[in-house]
Amino acid sequence: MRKITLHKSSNDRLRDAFERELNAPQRAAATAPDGFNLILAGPGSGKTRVITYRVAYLIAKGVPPESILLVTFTRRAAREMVGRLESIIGPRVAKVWAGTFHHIGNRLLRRCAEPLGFGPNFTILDGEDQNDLLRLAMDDAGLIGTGSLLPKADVLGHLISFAFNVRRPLAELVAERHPSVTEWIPKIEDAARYYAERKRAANCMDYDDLLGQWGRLITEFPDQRARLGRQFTHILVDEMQDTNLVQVELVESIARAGTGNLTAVGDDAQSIYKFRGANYDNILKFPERNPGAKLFRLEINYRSTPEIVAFTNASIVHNSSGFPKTLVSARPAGLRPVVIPTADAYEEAELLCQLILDGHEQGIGLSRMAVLYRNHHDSILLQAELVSRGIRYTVRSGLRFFEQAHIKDVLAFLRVIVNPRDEAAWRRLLLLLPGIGPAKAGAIWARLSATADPLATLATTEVMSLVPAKGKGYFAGFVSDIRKIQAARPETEPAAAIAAILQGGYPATIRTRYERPENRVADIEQLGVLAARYDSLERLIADLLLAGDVYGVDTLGSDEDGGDGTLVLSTIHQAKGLEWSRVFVPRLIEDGFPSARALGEPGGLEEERRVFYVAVTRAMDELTLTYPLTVSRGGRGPTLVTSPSRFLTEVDASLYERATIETESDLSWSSGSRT
DNA sequence: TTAGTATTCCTTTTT
DNA sequence: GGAATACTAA
Repeated sequence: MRKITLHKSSNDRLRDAFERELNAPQRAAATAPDGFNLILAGPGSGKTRVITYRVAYLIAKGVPPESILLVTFTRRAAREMVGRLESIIGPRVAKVWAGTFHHIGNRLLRRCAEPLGFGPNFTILDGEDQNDLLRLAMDDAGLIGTGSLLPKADVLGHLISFAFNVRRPLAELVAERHPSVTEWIPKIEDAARYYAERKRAANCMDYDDLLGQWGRLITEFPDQRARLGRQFTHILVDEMQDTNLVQVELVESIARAGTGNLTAVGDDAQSIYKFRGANYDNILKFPERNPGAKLFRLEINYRSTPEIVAFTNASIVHNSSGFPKTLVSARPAGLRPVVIPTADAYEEAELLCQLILDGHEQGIGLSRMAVLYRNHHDSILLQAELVSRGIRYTVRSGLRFFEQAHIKDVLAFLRVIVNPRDEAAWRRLLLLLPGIGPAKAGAIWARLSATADPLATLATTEVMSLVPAKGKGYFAGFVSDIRKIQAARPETEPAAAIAAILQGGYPATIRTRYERPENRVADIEQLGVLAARYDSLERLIADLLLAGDVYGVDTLGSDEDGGDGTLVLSTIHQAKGLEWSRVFVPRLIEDGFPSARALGEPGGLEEERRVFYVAVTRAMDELTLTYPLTVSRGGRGPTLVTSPSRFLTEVDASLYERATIETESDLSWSSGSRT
């Protein structure tokens, strides 16, 4: 084996850091010997720290950074991990293969798409594009315009994806979830096949293909499998509890094909992605699947006060499955969690605002507080109240930046340049033109797709003859816009392409089609700023889809004054892995959280309880749980009396404090031990 | 065939 | 209370 001598100083610094920054169990895990390792890391136990230090340790031992594969589950976790890693190993971080499963899949597939039947310039479909193509495929299969009870494209799309991710036949899932359409199953399977064909013809991959085609590379091409095994001598998987069968097979088969070094980190109590096919057994049975695997446990919680840890332990104990564990807080005593009922959802929003302002006055910066809710929808009332009180906040749920209609339009322009066979992008662009509806768009696409160079065909008289008279002027403008975008050398200068789009007819389209057109044009200008950091259009598009952030976070240029930042509103799912000094969890009512829907599914209640566990374990110092005593369904529906969530009532009452609101007009609240 | 209007559906969570 | 869908007029 080759020996690499590190700079003495940097090696010493690292050794110091290991002594100073890690406790004994953390150090043991971070420096575990090669082989299969499973690190069970409770909330706040330094999981990210251990995984990043392990990477640093491997590099210090002489493992080349480009031989390390570090996969995480969500974009946020990936970014967090890379940032932390950079602070330890510096610029070498750029060589480590770090990112989400889909991100890594994309990178790998770019260099070997050909044998799989795709071009290296394939484009990636988001959920909406998938639905568009799938609707066409359903039409191909004769599923449109029949009896009305068939699943819609988005429902079927979800079923196809779920079937893939849990490795079960589509027919079985359809029979199980939509028993009324059993006789249509053969046609539904046809539609799924046509969908796959359309994707291939359009040289497009959806999110699942980024995993599925990667998987084919491993199973169908032994040389590629061996190559990946050689390349990635050390694999680390974060959030193992959220991986599904497909994902775990990817990493485990690469590890087995190569050196057999795989470290998985996770916490079974925080498995909250069952709806996406996450397989609980991936972490529970890791030791069985990989005999000889070493197990490490991190059970000291550095994040939360003993009171908060006691509460969270008392909650998760109601789940019967999972590794038994009891977290121990390493922090001095603090305040017990507080439970506050409010008259209704409006009062709940007012209360949250007041508590947040109180916290602010006590010197807690807004960015050190967060409101975490089960459903994105739960934040709407609160947002209105925050706006009216002038509290600065950031939403981390809902539409992602690239999912907004105008951004998708701009991406469609770029996509047809990169991949002229991208049917979904072409249709989107054509439908923007006045006088062209689905039928004409289909006819034009049929003409374009029949030729070798759709971009050149666009400008022919033959295509123009398909456009109705009143649309011809607009269409000519569109053709010349495409020419100008091409002339801007977009492949290597994406920012120039976006500038060209803004100079063409598209801004006028925005003004006639969308609300708040000026904001949308400003968004596109922002996109141009982002694009200026890229020298490859293909990478820009892939990054937007695979690493882009939620609308309004950091993609949109936020004013960075303020000093103490903004309050965070987030779904619990998006909050995973993060922490705040004060955390508020609203709307803790039965039928809300846990949701009635989840209770109907096997394992649904335990999954919901894990979601609750993730929420409450985000709090460092203070945890506030609220619920409305009444809710009204819809806008003007009847007022219903609620009951508090079982996640509150099942915990021993001595572990939290109850507070009540004193008056309705003058919102002040009292409690036994405060003030 | 398109564009505008009425109506119905459904409301997790993410890549 | 909001978007996708179905219906109707041009």
